[in-house]
Parts: sequence; structure tokens; C-alpha cells
Amino acid sequence: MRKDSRLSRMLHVLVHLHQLQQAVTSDQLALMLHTNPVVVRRTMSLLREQGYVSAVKGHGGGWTLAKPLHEITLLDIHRSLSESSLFTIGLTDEHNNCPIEKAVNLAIDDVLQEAEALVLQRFGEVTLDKLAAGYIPR
Amino acid sequence: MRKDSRLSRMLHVLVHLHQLQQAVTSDQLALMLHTNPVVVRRTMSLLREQGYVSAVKGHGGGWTLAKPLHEITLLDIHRSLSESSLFTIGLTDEHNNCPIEKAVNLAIDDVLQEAEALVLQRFGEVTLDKLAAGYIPR
DNA sequence: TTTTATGTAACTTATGATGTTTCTTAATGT
DNA sequence: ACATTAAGAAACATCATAAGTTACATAAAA
Repeated sequence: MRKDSRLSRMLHVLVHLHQLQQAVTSDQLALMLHTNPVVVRRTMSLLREQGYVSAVKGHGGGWTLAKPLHEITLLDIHRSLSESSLFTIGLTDEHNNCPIEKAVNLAIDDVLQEAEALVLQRFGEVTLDKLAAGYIPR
Repeated sequence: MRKDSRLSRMLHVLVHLHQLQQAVTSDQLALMLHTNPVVVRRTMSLLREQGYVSAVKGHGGGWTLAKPLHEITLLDIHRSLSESSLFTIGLTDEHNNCPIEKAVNLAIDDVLQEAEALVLQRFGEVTLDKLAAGYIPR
């Protein structure tokens, strides 16, 4: 399955925006991400809607941070991007009455929910200024 | 992204094979899973290669368990099915020298690896006989 | 008014599980 | 022997979604 690399890309962009301290165009960001400016706008607009970045049109325009990095967590950006599940694993027909199928799905879902809670908690613990300073793994 | 429901489907099948105590054809399993027999063979063959089920051709043939349920864990089946990642989240160009990108990917990967380890550990703790008996969530 | 840059719609591509058709191979029953 | 049953396997279509692309509208500054 194709991976969703938007979180990685957006974090990368946000830290650069902080360091450059000036408006950066979608074309410039696209070069940085090895993609094209429409993909940049499409993804960045989700962060704009949540108030993490601002966009200005016309000469000298582009994207700037709307909040300092220490006020943004990985969880904030993750939530801005995805409504879809974190896992590639899915369950089967939940409208089925087979008790075995229900037990199977319950067991899998139980584990995935615990893992998702862990991911969200860890993402919430990391502010973006920690990435700018050079992230140190646990 | 389309979800991978093979784990859910295969666990369901294995518990039924245990309860039926006789060879079950791919056609019968396909009815049970609301799919078709080719999909069943394709997925079950991965479990056969790992020694969890046996297949017999011809009259009276079909699929049977090759190991008792208490000797099979969710992890065993998960490993038999997937070489691909558990997560829909992916990282960007790892051949890039940008230190910010590296820090971002390290931070995300750190969290995902911890979560994946948790999933694998939990899957390894659950044997399939627990599903047959009616799984009780934590 | 020209240039620059975002905003947006519409369409194509890539990926991998799933679905489907068709044929081959092997084992059993008559 | 021959028909039937069932797995094995190849080839191709479908689906969903991020990503990529093209084209044009809108707004702001030179």
C-alpha cells in the first residue's frame, strides 16, 4: 500500500519555515520536498485551516508559520492531516452475527486501539522545536 | 487506503476449522467470508507454507488445521501474511542529507517502532484457543 | 497592467489487497 | 478408464487513496 508521507513532509516544512523566518512559496517548498506546488498547497491548506500556517498571495507572498514551534506538537499536525486510520490492518464485516468473527475482531481491535493510543500520546509529547534542535531518540 | 483484512479473515477461518474438525473446501470458506474461493486459496496458501494448515485435493479434500489452536498466536498468522508495514504513515526520501528531514523521520519512526513492538508483543500473547472460547478485552 | 503567488477543480498515476475468469493438476468415486 | 471434486496458479480487472499533473481563477504587489 502506498504510504501517507504528509506528516513527514509537513513537519519538515514547518521547521524550515521557522528557520528561514520569511515567506516561502509553494514552488520553493515543492523543490524541497521533491514534488510540485499543487501538492504543497493541497496539504498546507489543511494546516492553514487549523491555524498553524498563513498564506499570502502575490509578490513577496508565500507560507509563514502562524504559531511558534514550541506550541505545535506532532499530534497537532497528525490530526490536521488525517481522518483515516493509522493502521493498514482492517476488520471484516461488522454486521455479521458470527460469534467467532466478533471475537476475532474484538481481539485485533483491542490491540490496535492500545497501539493507536500510544502513538497519539507520544506524538502529543513532541513539540516541533525539539525537531529543530536535533531530535534525540528515546 | 483499502485495509488489509486478511488477518481478521484467516483467524476467523482457523477457529472454524478447529470447531468443524473436518476438511472444509475453499468454496465453503469463501461463503463464510463473503468472498470467492480463489481469494481463500491465495491467502490460505501463505498459512500452508508456514505449516499452520494443510490442503488436500480431490473428493473429500479441503483445508484442515495442521496445529492445535493453542499453539498458534495472532502474531504467527500476522507474520505469515504480511511483509508490509503495519502503518499507513510513511517517511520521505531517506537518501536526503537535510538534517531537519532526518530529525523529523527519526522522531516519527521512533514512535511507530515503539507502537509496532507493542502490537507484535500483544499479538504474540494471544493464542487462537482464546478466540474460540470468546475473547475478553483487556 | 503585468507579474507573482495562492486557490481550486478535474483528471491521471501508483500501489496493493481484493475480485474474477480460466485452465491445470491431483485425488477420489463409479 | 472416466467423471467428478477440489486445490494450484496465471492473468487480468476493480477499488481506494495519496500523489502527481494540467489548467484556470483570484488576489496582491511592482
